[in-house]
Order: sequence, then C-alpha cells, then structure tokens
Amino acid sequence: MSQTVDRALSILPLLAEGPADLGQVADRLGVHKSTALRLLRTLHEHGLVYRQSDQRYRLGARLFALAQEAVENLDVREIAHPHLVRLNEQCGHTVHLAVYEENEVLYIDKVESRYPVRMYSRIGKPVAITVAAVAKLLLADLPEAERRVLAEKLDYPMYTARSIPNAPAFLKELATVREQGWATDLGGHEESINCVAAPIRGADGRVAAAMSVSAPNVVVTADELLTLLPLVRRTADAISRDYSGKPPKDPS
Amino acid sequence: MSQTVDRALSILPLLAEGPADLGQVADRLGVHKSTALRLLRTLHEHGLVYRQSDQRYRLGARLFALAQEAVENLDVREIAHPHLVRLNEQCGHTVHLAVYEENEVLYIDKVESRYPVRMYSRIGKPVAITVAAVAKLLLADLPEAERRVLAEKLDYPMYTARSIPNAPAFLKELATVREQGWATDLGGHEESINCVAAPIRGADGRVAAAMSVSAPNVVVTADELLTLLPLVRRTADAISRDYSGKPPKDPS
DNA sequence: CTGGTGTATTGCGCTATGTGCAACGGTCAT
DNA sequence: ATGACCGTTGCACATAGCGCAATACACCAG
Repeated sequence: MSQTVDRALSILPLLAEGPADLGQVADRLGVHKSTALRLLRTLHEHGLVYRQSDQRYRLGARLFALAQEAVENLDVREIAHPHLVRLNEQCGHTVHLAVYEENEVLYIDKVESRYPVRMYSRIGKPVAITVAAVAKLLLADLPEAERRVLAEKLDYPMYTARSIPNAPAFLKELATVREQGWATDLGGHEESINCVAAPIRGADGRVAAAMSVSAPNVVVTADELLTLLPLVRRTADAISRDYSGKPPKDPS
Repeated sequence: MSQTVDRALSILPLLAEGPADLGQVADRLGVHKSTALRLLRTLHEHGLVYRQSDQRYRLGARLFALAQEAVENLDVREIAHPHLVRLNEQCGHTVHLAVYEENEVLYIDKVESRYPVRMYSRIGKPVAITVAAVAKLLLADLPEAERRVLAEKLDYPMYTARSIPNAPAFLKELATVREQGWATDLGGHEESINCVAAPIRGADGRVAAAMSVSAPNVVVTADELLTLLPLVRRTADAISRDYSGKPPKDPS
C-alpha cells in the first residue's frame, strides 16, 4: 500500500529473470528513469541489488544471505533436522522437509542420499505442488474452502503420465491423504522417482510441515520404499512431539 | 536515498534475526506503529514477509524463491556446473564455487563429496572471508587500494590456531596467492579440513569466480590433497575458457 | 459479564518526500 | 569530430507517506 516501496519491490522479481539496465527497469515499472534510479540506489545500498561491471543490475548477495538466515531460523527446521539426519542414516535415501506458505510449498531442509544419484531439488525451491507427496499433506490440511479455491487456481502440468491432471482429481487425492494421514508420489513428478511422506503437526493439531523420503526406482522399487512408511511416520511423530512440546519460544 | 524504501528494507535484516510483532518492528525502526504497519503490509503483499498464526511477522517464502532464481541465473554458475560435477566424479571430494561481491564472498554452487562426511557450508552462505581458499583468490585480484582498505576493515576471527590473525598477515598471504595463481586453506577454518582452490577468469583476465576442492584429514592428508592441484587448475582453466568464450549473452 | 491492558487497525490533516522534467555529462561507434 | 545513447543531477510542484489520536479487537482477571 506504499507506492514507493511497492515499486521498489517490483524490481526484484524483474531482476530475478536476469540482469537489466536502468532504462529497462524504468520502462517495465512505468516510471521515469530518475525515479527508477533512486529506487535501484536504495536497493543497492541494502545489498539486495548488485551492479555488475557492464553497469546492469542484478540481484545481490545480501538477498541470498537473508534467505539463508531466515531458513536457518525456522523453528520447525531446527527441531526436525537431527531427526531427518537420523532417518537418513537408517534408510540411506534423500530426506526432505517442506512447509506451506501463501499458496506455495517449499523445501526448507534436505539431507542427501548416500548413493550417487542426484535429484534436483534445492532448499528454497518451490515444490511441484500438484504432485509432490509433501505438498499433498500440507494442502490436505487446509480448511475445506481454502483448499477448493487453491485447487482451482493451480496449474496441473503433466510432468509424467502419472501426474495428477486436474482440480477434481487433486481434491480427491487430497481427501484420501487427509483420511489416511500419509501420502506418496509414485513417479508423478519424475518417472523414476518415488516418495513417501508424513505430516508434522503443531500443538494445535494442524499440519505445520511435512517430510518425505525419496528414492529412484533403480535403487528400490516403489513397494520396497513403502515398507519404510512406518519408520517415516514414527519419525514425523517424534518431530511433532518435540515441536508441540516447545512452542515457538523467543526469550528476547 | 528513498526514505520510505530505506525503512522498508531495514525491516528485512531485522526479521532475519527472528519473528517480531508490529510494536517491535516500529520501535527498532524508530517510526510510528502505523508507519511500520504500512511498510509491513507492502512487504507482505510482495511475499517477502509472512504473517504467522501468532500475528508476528517473519521473512517470507518469496524471498527464498527469489534468491533461488537469482543464483540459478548466474552465468558463471551455469557454465561452471558441469565442470564441477566432472571434477567431483574424478576426485570424490566436495567442490565449491564462490564469487566476490560488495565485501563478501559467497558460495554459489556446491557438489557434495561422495563419502559420508558433511561439511557445513551452503549455497548462499557467506564464506569465512579471511581464511577460505576461494576468498583469498577473489580478494587477491582486487585492485591494490581496494584490497588494503578491505583488509583493514575485516575481522580476523581465530577459528583455529592456523587462522590468519590480522590484516598484514592477510595482505602478505594475498600477495603470495596472487603471485602463484592458486590458494590453499590448510586447517585455517576447521582444524581437520583442507582445501585447494583455483581462479576462474573472465575475458578481461580478471578473476570472476573461484573454485575449490575440500576434504577432511581423515580421508586424505594435506599433501595428498595438494596432488590434486594440477587437476583443479586444469578444471578452472577449462571453465575460464568457456566463460570468456561466451560473454554474458542475453538474447532478449 | 465487566473492566482493563495489551495489541492491531483506521482516518485525517500537514508537510516532508518522492516525482517527472529538462538539462548535463560521459562513452562508444561511425 | 559528431551524433546517438545511457546514466546522472537539480529543481519546483504536488502527491504520497507521516505521526497523531481515536477506534476496534483479543485476552485475562475479578
């Protein structure tokens, strides 16, 4: 609601697409160059924007540092991390932790598998929301109304033949997940990768985060992976207990 | 230079420390609550700030997504990545890529070692600038004057007994590094971890990025790690060639 | 249910602050 | 040299952001 700040912040996603010079920024903002200059300068002073040698602007280092710090300060993450590591030691597969926020699901922690198969996911990266097992758990817990609205708004890209194709199918899947209290993604995102996921609940019983174990077909079949379900659920429950026990303290 | 934007942006590092409520934000900004509210609202609309269930504010998801996107669009990173992966396959150790920007050095890519020893470093995380091998390379290439000024401004935390203790020692080390064209960190950051690093140069001959191989003592001794130096330098040179060949294109 | 304290939120009048303009300066290529 | 292009500066005007004070809301105690 503050025009100046609004304009300044609009520059960030614009630069995320790639470097741009003053003129381009001013045009896309629909403001005079001198205005754009002042905004960019302010962003620059705060380190959010960097001016490279060819004078063009791109996003700056402090942005990464901020994101980094923020993610490390998330209380769920802090509490969950040791559990995730232990789980990884037990099963050897990649372990993810994700949260829902403002129509997006994103990874906030990851423990890499021990075998040399790399999955492309990264902390801070938005999750494929219509297929990922963790996303199903997080969305399944939203209030009915919100869930419906969101489901309608989403895109349903067909990553594979087994991707969830549309809103009704998605809502149906969410209902199932909600009922059973766990979720899977069997090749819905990448043909050869399967996941099992379980919810982490806060003191109020609502789902605060979700965790999953992922492994490619070449290492374990989907059925084998499913045998890990009890272990995954036990881990998630343990985290839930820790998390509910220590409600967000800040003794500042 | 724009007061409003300046204030709004000052909120971000403040929230990076942890969640805060309206009053706290207003106090620390030194503005009226109504002002703080308007700023926070604007930040919220852009997804940079999230309002959690207890009404307190913390940094939001879009921040991570932006940082993510920005890092992925860095041209050096894109060009270097396959080389880093190949190097990792050849030697098995952790490989890092870092750049210098505005008095900070930060990791922009990482390929994990294959053995189960985890180093704590993360993409986007500021590097221990006075000891890391990659930092030495990046700073050694700065213009004399800038280097001196920076060296004076820095802190020199003694992570270990072998950490570089003060500005003169650091400048001396930088001179050596500059001369020889590569750098090491032998237990200067963590007692048991050694690194060898080499510079990546742009078309203008200046150091654009630096890469390193890191391994703990328990896996290879420092001497053994040093035998990898030629390989590391060859990889860095190959990246330099690719990178100079394709100057920052954007066919937009 | 009532009174009280701690919040967040709203509306408003004042002036500081951000705005666009137009003129300047520097760089590159022809 | 000359012109085109982009970034930068100073300025006068009016908008847009500011703090104040009053209101609304939630939580707790009596």
